[in-house]
Amino acid sequence: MTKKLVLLDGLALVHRAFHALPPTLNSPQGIPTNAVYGVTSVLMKIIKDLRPDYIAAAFDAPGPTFRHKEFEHYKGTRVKAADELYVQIPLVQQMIRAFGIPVFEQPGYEADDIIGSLVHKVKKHKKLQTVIATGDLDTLQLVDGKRVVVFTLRKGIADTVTYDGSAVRERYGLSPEQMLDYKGLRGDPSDNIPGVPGIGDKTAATLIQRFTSMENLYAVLEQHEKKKRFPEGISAKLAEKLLAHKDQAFFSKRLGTIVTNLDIPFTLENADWRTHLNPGELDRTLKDFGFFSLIKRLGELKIERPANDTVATVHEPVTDADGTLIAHDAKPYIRDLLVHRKGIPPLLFDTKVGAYLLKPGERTYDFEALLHEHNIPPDTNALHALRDKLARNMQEAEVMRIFEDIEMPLVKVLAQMELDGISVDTKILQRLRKKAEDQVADLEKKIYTLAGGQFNISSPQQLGRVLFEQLGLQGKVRRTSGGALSTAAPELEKLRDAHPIIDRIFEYREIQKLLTTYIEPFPDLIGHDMRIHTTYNQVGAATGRLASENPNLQNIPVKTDLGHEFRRAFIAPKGTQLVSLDYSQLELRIVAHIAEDKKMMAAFERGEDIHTRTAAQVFGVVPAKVTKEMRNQAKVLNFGIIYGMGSLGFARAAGVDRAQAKEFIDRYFEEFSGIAHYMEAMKNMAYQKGYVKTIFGRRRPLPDARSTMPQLRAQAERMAINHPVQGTEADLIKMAMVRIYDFLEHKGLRDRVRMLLQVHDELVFEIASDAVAVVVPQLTQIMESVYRLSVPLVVDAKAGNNWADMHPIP
DNA sequence: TTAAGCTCC
DNA sequence: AATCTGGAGCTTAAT
Repeated sequence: MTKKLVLLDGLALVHRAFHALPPTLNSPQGIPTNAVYGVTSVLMKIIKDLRPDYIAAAFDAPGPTFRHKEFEHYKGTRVKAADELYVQIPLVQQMIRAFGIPVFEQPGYEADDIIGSLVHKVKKHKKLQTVIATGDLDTLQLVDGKRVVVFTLRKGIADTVTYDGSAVRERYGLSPEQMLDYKGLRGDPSDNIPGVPGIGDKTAATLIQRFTSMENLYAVLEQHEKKKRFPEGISAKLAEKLLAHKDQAFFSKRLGTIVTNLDIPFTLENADWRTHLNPGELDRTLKDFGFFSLIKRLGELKIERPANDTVATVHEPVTDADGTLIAHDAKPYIRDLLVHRKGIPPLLFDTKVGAYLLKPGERTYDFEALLHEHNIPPDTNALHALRDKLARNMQEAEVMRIFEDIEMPLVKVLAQMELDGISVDTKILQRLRKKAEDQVADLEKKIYTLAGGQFNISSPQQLGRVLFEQLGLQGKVRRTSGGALSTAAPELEKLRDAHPIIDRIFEYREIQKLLTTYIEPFPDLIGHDMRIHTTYNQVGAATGRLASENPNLQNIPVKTDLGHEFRRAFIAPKGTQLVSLDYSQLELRIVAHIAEDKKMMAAFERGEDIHTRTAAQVFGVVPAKVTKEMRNQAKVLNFGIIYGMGSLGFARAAGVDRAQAKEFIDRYFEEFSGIAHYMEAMKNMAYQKGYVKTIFGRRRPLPDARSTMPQLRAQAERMAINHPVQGTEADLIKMAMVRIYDFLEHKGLRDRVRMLLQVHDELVFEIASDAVAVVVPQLTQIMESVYRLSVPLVVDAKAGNNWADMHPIP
C-alpha cells in the first residue's frame, strides 16, 4: 500500500490565508486569527481530500535579517499588515501541533529548503507519495513524476490545483528540473532573483524549451557569437542581452535552487500525526480560538488512529533509563530543542555514536542494519534493546568513559555550533568571484595558446594528451592506477622547467578549485542570518576526529594569497572579534608523551622549537648552527613519523636521495629511541590484540595487521602508529570543547562568547569585543589544562575582524 | 558511481 | 622492479 506524506509550507499557507480572509476575525482575547482560521481550514481540507498518513510542517525561521522576500515585505509599506500576519505565526504553529503534526524551522533557511531536504530524505521509501502543500510555486522544481507533487492554492483557499510531473510540463512546457533554468532567465522579483533583464515568462520558457538548459543555451550562443550569426528566432539583440547577463543568469539559477541536504530531525514516526494527535487537546485548542464551525467539520473527518504498519522502524527519540534521552543520531533533535529554547535532557545515549565507538571506520551506522547485526527485532522496543546491547559492549571494550564523558556531552556543543554558524561578508565574496573568474578566463586563453588549441584543462585525460603527446613533455612522471601518465601536482612539478604551460596550469587549478569548491557554492549556503552553518559529523572519522560537511569549513584555503583573501570573507559582526585558539604542536607533544621519549619531552619542557631541536640532534650540531634546510628536513621527519612514513617517502618529501634518507631516519631513531620503541609497540599491539587505542581508550580495530598481504599489513601498521596520536588529539580538543561550553554556560557568557568552529587543533570563537581581554586567557587556560601530559600543552591566541587578518594576543 | 585532483590538519 | 606518510570533504570528468 502506498502511503502519503504531506509537507506543509507554513508561511506560504499563512500568507495565502491572511490575504484571502477578511481581517475581522479575532480570538476571544482580541488577537487577529483570520490566518489561523484559514490555515486550519486548508489543513482540514487537505486531510479530507488527500487522507495523508504523515504530515510535517516547515516554517521560515525568524532571524535578524531576511534574505529574500520577507525582508522586502517587511521594509515595505505594509508593515502594519505584516505585523498582524506575523503575530499569528506562533498561533498557527500551535494549531498545527495540536493536530499531532511536527513543525520544523532551521535558522538561516527557508521553508522551501526544509521541504526540499525532507523530500530528499524520504526518497528511499519507494512506497511513499509526497505532496507539498504550498501557497506558491517555488517548489515545482522538486516535483518527481507522481511520487512528489505540489498541491497549491490558486485563488483564496478553496480553489486548489495539483502539479505532478506531467502537469508541470503541460502548464509550462518544461520539466520540473527545467523550472530552475526558466527561473534563472526570467528571475523572480518576489524572491529577489534578478534573472536576465528584459526576459519575461514567454521568452524564458521558449528558450529553455528549445535549448533544454541554460548551460546548453549559453554554449550554443557562445559558439555563434564569434560568427555574429545567431540561431533562427534569436535576434542579435536578444543574444546580446543574454550574453551580457550570463553571470547574473547563472547566479539567479543558483539562488533559485532549493537546498536539499539539511539535516532535519524528521522521521516518519514523528510525522505520523494520527498517532500523536490528542483529540481532547485539539478540541480545546479549536474552542480557545473560537472556531466552532471547524469543530463541527472535524467530526465529519472521522480521524482514526492508524494500524501499526508504518513504513520505517520505530526509532524516534525516547526518554528513559532515569531521564536519559535515547536517540539514534540525537544532534538534529537536540538542535531543535535548542532552537525552541526547550530544556536539554541532562543525560543522553546516542546509539549511533555508541555504534561508532565500538566500530569506528564503518561507512554508515544505519539503524535497521544495527538491529539486524545485533539480532534485535524491529519493534517498538528496538531502541531500548539496542541501547542495552551497545552499553554492554562499550563496557567490555572500555570505551564507556569516552562515550559518557566526551562524546555525549559534546553532542549539545556541536548542535549549538551548527546553529550559530559563522558570519560571512557576501560583498567580499562577490568581489573575489569576479577577480577569480577573470583570472581563470585569462589563464584559459594563455594555456590554449601555449597548447596550440582548445581542450578541457580540468580533464586529466585531455590534459595528459596535450602535455605528453602534443607537447611531448618528458620526465620521471608516475602513472595513475589506470595506466595513464599522471597530471597530479607533484608530477607536474617535475616538468616545471620543461615548458611555460606548467606554471599556468598550476595557477589555473588553484583558482578553479577555489572558485568551484568555495566561492561559487557559498551564496547558496549562506542563511538569511548571513551566516554559514556547517554540520559536524561525529561518526565520520575512524580516529575520532570530527568531520565538517555542507560545507566543509575544516579545509578552507589558508596557504595561497587567494585562499587568504577568501578567508577575509569570514567576519566578526560589529562589536565582536573572531578569536582563534590553537594548540601548538599538539600531535608532536602527544607523541613525546605516549612514547615517553626523554629527549623530545625535554625539548618541549624547555620550550624549544621542536624542529630545530630535532635537526640539531639528527645532524649533530648545536641549535644555533641549524640551517633552514636542516630544520625543514627535520620537520618532514617529525611529521613523517606521526604518519608512519618510510625511507622512500621521506626521501621524496625532503628532497634527498634514498641512502641519505635512510641515514637520517636511522639517526633519528638513535636519538629518539623512545619513539622507535613506541612504533614497534603499536605494531605489536595491533598484531596481538587486533586494535590500538588512545590514552583515553578510544579504540581503532585493525584486523589487517595480521594480513598475509604485505601491502595491507603495512598500511594497518601505519594506522596503528598514527591512531593513538591523532585520536588522542581528537579526545583532548573534544574535552576542551565540552569544558569551555560548560564554563560559558556556568558564567552566563553564552551570549557574549560563541564557539563557532573546530579545525582539529584549533577552535574559532566569536567574542564581544569588550569581553576579549578577560575571556581569552580563561579559554586558553581551560584548553591548556584540559589534561595533564608529561609535556606542557601550549595554546596560541589570535584575534581579528576576520579569519585572515589576525594578530597574536599575548 | 569511481578516479583523479585539490583543500585542510 | 617497485615499494605511495595518517585523517577527512568536495568537484569534475568519465564510466
